[in-house]
Amino acid sequence: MAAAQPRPAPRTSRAERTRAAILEQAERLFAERGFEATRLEDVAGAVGIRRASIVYHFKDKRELYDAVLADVMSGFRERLEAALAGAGTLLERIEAGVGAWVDYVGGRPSMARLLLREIAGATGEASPAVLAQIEPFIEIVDRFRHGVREDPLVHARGQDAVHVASAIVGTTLFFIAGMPILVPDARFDPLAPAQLAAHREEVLRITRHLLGADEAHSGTAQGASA
Amino acid sequence: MAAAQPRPAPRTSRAERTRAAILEQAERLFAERGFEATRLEDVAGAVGIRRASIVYHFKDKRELYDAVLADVMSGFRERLEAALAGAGTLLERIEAGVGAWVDYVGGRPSMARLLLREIAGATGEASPAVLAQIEPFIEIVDRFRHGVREDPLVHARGQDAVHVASAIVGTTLFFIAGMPILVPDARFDPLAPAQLAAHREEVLRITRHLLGADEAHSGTAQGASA
DNA sequence: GTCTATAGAGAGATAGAC
DNA sequence: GTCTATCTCTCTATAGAC
Repeated sequence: MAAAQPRPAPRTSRAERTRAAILEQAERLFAERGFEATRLEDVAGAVGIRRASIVYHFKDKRELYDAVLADVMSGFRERLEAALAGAGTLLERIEAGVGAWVDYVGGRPSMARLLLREIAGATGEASPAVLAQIEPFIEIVDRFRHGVREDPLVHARGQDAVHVASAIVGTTLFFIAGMPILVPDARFDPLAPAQLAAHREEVLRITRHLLGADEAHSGTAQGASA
Repeated sequence: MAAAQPRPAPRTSRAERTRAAILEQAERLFAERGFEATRLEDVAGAVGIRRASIVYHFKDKRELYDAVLADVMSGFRERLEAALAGAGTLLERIEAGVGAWVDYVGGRPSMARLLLREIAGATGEASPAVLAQIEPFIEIVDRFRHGVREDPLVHARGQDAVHVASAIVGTTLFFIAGMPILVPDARFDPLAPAQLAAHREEVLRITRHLLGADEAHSGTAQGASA
């Protein structure tokens, strides 16, 4: 009898589980320390295996890093596409996309740190692997850039879509990763649901403002009361 | 005769000039590549000296990095304090401070990259050296946080000063360092005077909006025409 | 699949000549 | 002050046993 067996019919093989665990710990460590400062030794230790075992699943350190980045970015891309493809006016879909962005980063703060590092290092041309991760998002921005110009609900003041995206992305990245620096004395946690909700509202407000859609049109327009 | 001498009476000694050159190149390389990935060999090469000579001026790699950070941060702190201490209403002084921020980072983009990396690595407690660089700015934010609440020109909606600061800092950091990623096909240069000016206006607009001082009060209130 | 053991390269730090 | 030469340590990657 296959009695006292925790996982009677595991959907995932042992290798798949190990691989996932490596990805998880590598994501955390690459995010916190950066590519160069992260030791494969530490990743292995966090997983509970030996360093050499990592190499069985990922050819080398760079391939592991690229896999981490691809995992994080593709996860977000799915959510973003879903949000943007939903029903509603252009403005409402953009707002849904912004919400998806804030929620995703809030639930996976490693992404914020990984992106911050990629941005900091983005001098000259990026590596092909990194570029491949960014391209889909450039395409998305481009797609909306045209729609915005002709939408009656928004009347952007010469604001380019990339400028708006820049404000949205930058504000959230700094909020998630940087706030603890600005409020060090505190037990301030930007990842707490209440804080995240407040931040999402703030980013949505900025978005509407920059798109020239300040009042009305904003789905569940909350009153500006304290 | 002390003829054909390029520098008749150099204000700075040779050591001082070498030290300054090391700082300059180290700032650039630390910003572009990060602390771990930067080789003292490369810094020395960029300066035109040998690696061992760096050690004469700076005890070790970490001390060099701390000196770079202190140099960048103290430079900005001076400008910021000057702007905030100027004449005018609270709102005008805050706007002057925001302008000083954008101008400083625009003229010294290394600061953006260094800050992005520090933020990304800001898990848990920062090193004493780094913390010492940040404290003055926390103090400045705190100072204004109270003033804002009571100022008749601004009526912030429960917006905390740190949230506003977060949006300002994040937006500019991403604009300076990250835009070239989002607009890769182009010869887009965020450091060009026209781009910087547009960005400054955008950040000021966000600032006023978040402070609840949208219309009027805004010094040279430009019309919202395309 | 995961391990032990080792090879090999690279970089920071130090000693001492000039 | 700046150099050459060297020491030492750490980390990646590989080979091969289990």
